[in-house]
Amino acid sequence: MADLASRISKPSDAPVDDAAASTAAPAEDNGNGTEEVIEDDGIQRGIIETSYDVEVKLADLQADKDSPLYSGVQSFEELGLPKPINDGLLAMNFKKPSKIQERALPLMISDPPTNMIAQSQSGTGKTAAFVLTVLSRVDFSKPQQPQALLLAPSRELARQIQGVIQTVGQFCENLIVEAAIPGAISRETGVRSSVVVGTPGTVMDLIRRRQFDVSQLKVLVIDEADNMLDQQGMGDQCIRVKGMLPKTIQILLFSATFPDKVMNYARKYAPNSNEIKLRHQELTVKGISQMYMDCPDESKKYDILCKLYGLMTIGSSVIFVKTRESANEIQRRMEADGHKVSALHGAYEGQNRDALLDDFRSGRSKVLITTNVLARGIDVSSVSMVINYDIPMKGFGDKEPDAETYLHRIGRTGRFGRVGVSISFVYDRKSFEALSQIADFYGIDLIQLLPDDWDVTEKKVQEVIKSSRAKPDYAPNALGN
DNA sequence: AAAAAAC
Repeated sequence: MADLASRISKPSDAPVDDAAASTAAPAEDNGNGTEEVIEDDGIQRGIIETSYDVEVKLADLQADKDSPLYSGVQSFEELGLPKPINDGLLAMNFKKPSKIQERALPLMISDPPTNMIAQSQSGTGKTAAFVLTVLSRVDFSKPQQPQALLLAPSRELARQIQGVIQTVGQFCENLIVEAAIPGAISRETGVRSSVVVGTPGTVMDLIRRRQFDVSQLKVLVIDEADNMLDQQGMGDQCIRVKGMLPKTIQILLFSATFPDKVMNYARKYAPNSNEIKLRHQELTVKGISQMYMDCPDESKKYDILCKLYGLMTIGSSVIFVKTRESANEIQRRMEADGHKVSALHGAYEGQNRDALLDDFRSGRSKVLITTNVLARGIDVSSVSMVINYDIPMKGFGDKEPDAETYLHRIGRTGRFGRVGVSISFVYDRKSFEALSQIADFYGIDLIQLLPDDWDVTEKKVQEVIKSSRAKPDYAPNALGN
């Protein structure tokens, strides 16, 4: 493997770009472009960019000021990745790195490996960023020796990431990627691949049974890291898994959301990390028109949902509900009323879940009713509408609105520069206030829809969706859908 | 009182 660090630190590979230099100048510049800060974890970092939307903190301030470690890169070529990986990017029509890729990739692929905590909006290319890093760390001459482990919070997301790695790595000879999810890895042989992407329980099970040799792992990626580390159960599993891995492993944490409380866990889990993060106000994706439907009472929600069916099927749509039971119930009623809908949640068997999502990806099914299992990460570019049939709430008792889950749910549309609509159903004071708190948290206004003004509703929704011509100017959908 | 995640 070529020495990536020496490549990216060559000034000749890093042409100084005036535009990049000007955005890199922080508002509170101390004169040399950096600002000394001490975080509550006691680690000194330098803020190298505090433009309005992105903040980068380096764990190590020793890097050359002209290095792309500071300024980011403007092209994939500057990263000096091996040819098969660049060929994979070309074949997928990845022309220009997205914002998060520009800034995070040089920091992640440089040597010595440094941990990373990265936050970027949904649909802005986080997956490709960590997939490229993973591929850059793998020695393809040892195809059955596990070298990279990626963890995700659901079976569906693990499979999706596996697909992206296989697609980006299609020209990497002898690349084998396995999904460590229930039912996927043979009990006889155990893990026989260089890259493993899975869910925490199965991964831990395989390690305990000694069917997964973790001794040569070089990089650990945790996608949806705030969810993974925060969740009772999954947080414990992630900590235990890390405890069984080599101590020098590079740890990369990714998510669109990192609540302050979880950020402290994250810094302990991935010590001395470089950090890239966005401000609250910059988290929401501009292309998503966020609306809410003012339902007169709870029982009318179902009728209004059915009226929306015609708008849902202009593209594809995801309907989020709170429980598996209500997903089943709404599916049953809608089918009885002549609508074609499918439902996916954790009560279904694994193979069934795979088939349901494959049908949705391919457009064979266009309306999917689901729980929070699909709230995060799932990338289906045809999704033009997301409906929050139930407003997401945190914990038991529905006491607190779940702003993070809201953001992840609506992020199933409007991916990679496309546009989309989200419609959240409110029907009483409590649901209205929950949604208002979420809107306040992100500093946004929601567009009101009234069930009686149906012409207006149709017009507002169609206006957005009809302009939804897929015209991303960077990092198109990695699965090609 | 929920969802998810292992056998």
